[in-house]
Amino acid sequence: MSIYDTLNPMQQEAVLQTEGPVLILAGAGSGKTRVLTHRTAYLIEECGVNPYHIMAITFTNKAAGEMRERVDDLVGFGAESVWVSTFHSTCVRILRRYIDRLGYDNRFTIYDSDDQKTLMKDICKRMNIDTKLHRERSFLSAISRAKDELVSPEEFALNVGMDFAKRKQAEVYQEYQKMLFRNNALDFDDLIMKTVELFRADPEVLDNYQERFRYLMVDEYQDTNTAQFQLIKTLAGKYRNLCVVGDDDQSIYKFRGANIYNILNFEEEFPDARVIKLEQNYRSTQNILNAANSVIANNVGRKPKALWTDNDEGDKVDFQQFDTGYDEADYVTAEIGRRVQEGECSYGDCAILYRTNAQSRLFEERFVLSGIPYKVVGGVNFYARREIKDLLCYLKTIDNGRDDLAVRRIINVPKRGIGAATLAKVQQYANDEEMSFYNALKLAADIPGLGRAAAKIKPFVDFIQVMRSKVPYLSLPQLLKDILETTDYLEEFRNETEEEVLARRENIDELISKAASYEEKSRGEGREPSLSGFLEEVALVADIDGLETGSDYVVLMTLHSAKGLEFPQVYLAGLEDGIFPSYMTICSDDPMEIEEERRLCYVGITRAMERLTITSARMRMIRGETQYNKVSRFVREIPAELFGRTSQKKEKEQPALQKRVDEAYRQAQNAFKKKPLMQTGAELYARAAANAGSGASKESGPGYEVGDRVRHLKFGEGTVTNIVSGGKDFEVTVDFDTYGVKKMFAVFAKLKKC
DNA sequence: GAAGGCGGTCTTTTT
DNA sequence: GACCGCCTTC
Repeated sequence: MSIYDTLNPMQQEAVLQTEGPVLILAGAGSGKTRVLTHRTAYLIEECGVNPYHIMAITFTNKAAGEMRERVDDLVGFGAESVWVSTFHSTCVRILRRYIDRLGYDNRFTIYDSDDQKTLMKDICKRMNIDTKLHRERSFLSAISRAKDELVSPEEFALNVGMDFAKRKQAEVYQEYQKMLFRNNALDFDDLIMKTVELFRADPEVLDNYQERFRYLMVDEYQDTNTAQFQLIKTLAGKYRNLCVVGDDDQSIYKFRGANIYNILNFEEEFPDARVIKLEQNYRSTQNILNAANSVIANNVGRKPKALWTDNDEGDKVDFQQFDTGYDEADYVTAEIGRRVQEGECSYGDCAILYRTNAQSRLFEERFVLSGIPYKVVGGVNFYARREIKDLLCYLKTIDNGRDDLAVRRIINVPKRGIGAATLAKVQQYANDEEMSFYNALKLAADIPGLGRAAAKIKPFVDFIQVMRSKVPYLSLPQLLKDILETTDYLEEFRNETEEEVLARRENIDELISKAASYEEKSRGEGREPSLSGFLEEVALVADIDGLETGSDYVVLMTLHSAKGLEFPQVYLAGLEDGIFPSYMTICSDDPMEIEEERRLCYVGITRAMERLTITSARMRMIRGETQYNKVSRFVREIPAELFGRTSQKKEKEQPALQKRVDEAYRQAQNAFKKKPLMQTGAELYARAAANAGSGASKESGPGYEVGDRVRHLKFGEGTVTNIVSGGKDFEVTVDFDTYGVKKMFAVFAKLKKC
C-alpha cells in the first residue's frame, strides 16, 4: 500500500495530473495541503523529477513552513531542495541576485507600511499637498493598486485624462517611486512588480528561473493579484507545468488587489487546463458545514459547487445575543473556562474570531481577569513597536547608509540635541548635492548655516562608522547590545513608568533573541548569517507567522488572519449588521462588496471542526460612540433548525454583584489605559510562568495557604478563602478587600503573600 | 529644542 | 477610545 492510497479519488487525480496546467478547486477543509504535499512526493518519487525543479508558493511564512515540514515528512531524500516559499520572499531572493540589472543596488531595504507613510508624509510636505484634503493613505492605496496591476508611474500618468485627483496621484506616484529609488528601497508591492519587470527586461535571468522551476504549485490562488499572476504565468511560460489551488468562495482580499478573475478565468487563460474539484470536507461536522453552505448560497457570483461531509452531525450551532459587548466577552470567557474545566477541550482548541482588531480588547481584559492564557494575532505588530523600529533603523543605517528614512528616524534618538531646523538644512544640502542624507551628515562641517549643530552630528556619524567596522567581528546580538550600551538607548524612556520601561526592555530582549535564533537557523541551513539577511527576514514576517502550533492558549484574531487555519472550538463574535458585515459594505452601492463579506463569514464558519458559537451584542462602543445594531444578516441566513440553545435574553445577575463587577472592570480598564504596552496574554503567561517558582508549581504548592493575606497586581490585597488542586495548576479563591471574591489560577494570578 | 496639552480624525480587513 | 499633528510654554 502506498501513501497515495489514503487519498480519495479526486485527490488522487489531482496528485497524478503532474503535467500541464491544472486548476484544483478545493473547498474549505477538503485536504488541499495534503494534495499539494503528496503531489510533490509523487513528482519526486514516481516521476523522477529532481526536487530542485519543484516550487511551491504560498502567501504566509506560516503556510510555507507547514508545507515544508509536511513535505520533509513525506519525502525521505532531497526534500530540502524543493523551493517552498512565499511570493514575497521568493521575489526578494531573486532581486537580491539580479536587481542591479534594473539599476538598483542589490543591498536594497524593504519598506513596511510605516515607512511608506513616513515617506509619503515627506513627499506631501515637499509638494505642498494639503493632507487634510488628500490623505496620505489615499495616495498610498492608489499607488498600491497601480502596482498590483503592474501600472508604472509613467503609464499611470498617461491614463489620468482630465481627472484632477488622478493627475495629482500620478505626480505623487512618480515622486514616491523616485524617492524609493534614491533610498535604495522597495515597498511590498515593488517586490513583485520589480521581479516581473526584471523578467521582462532580461531574458537570460528569466530563462535561468524557468529552467529551475519546471513544476510550479500555487496555494490560495484566489488571493493572487494581477502582478502575482503575471509572475507565475511568466515563470511557468516555458514548461507550462502550473498547478494552482484555490477556492473562489474564500476570496477575501479584494481590497488588497486580489483579482478573482485569476481563478474564474483560469480555463480561458489556459484552455488545456485540467480542472479538478475537491468537494469532500474532512474538517467540520454536518451542522457546521450546513451553516456555512446556507450562508454562502446567498452569493450570486460563484462557481457552483457542493461541499459535503461524511462526518457526524455534531452539536448544534450555539447563537447568543447579548445587551453589550461586555456581556458577550463574559459569556465567551465563561464558556471557554467551563469547557476546559470540564475536560471537554483545552485552551489551545479555542479560537475567537472577529471582524476588526479593535474587538479583541474586551476579550483580552476578561481573559486577564480570569487568568485564561491567550494570544492575540495581529493588532500592533511586534516589529512596529517603537523601540524595535528604532533598533532596526540603527541596524539599517549601519547596513545601508542609503536609507534616509532610517537615518532620520534615529539621528535624534536618544536625544542628541539635533532638531527639525538642523535636519532641514542637512536635507537641503543632500538634495542640492544629490547625495544621501547620511553622506550629507558626514560632511556636516561643510554645510553652511549649521554652526554649532555640526558638532552634535559628528559623534553620531563617528559612532555609525565605528559600528560598521565592527560588523564583521560581532554577532548580531552583540551588535545590538553594543548599540544599546553605546547610545544609552533606554535613556530615551527616562520619563516613562518603571513598568513601561520593563515592557520595552522585554521587547528588546526578544529582538536580541530573535537575532540569535536567526543566526543559528542560517548556520543550520548552511548559510552565513548577515545583517542584511536578518533585516530582510524581519521585514517579511506576518503576524500570523508567530502562531505556534501545539501551544495551549486561546487564540484571538481577525477573520482574515484565520484563513487556512482550523480549530475544534470556534467563537464568531460581533455578528451584527454594521460590524459584520461592516457599515461601509452595507452602504456601498457595489453589491459585490457584501458578497466579499459573506465569503469572509463563510471562511469563519468553516474554521470550526466540532463546535461553533456565534455571538452578537445589541449595543456596542465603537470609536468612543455607543451604537445599536441588529443581528447580522449572515446569522439570519442560517436555517433555524441548525441552532441549538439559542438565547436572546441575558440572565441578569444580582444587581449588587453586577455593580461590583462593573466597578472592577472600570478599574481594570483604567489599569490598561495607563499601560499602553500591556503585554499579550501569552507574554503575561510567559512572565507568570517564569515567576512560577515563587508562585505555583504542582509539587511545592502555590506558596500560600487558606487564610493567608495575599497581594494581586490589579486587585490589591485580599484573603485566600480556598485552594483547589486542578490539573496542572491550583485554582485559588481570594476575597479581595475592594474587588470582592475572585477565582483565579495560581500560575497566572501571580499572588504574593504579604 | 523639548514637553505637555488640545482638538481633529479615524479603521475594516494585510503580505 | 486612541493616535496624530499642531500649538503653547518652558
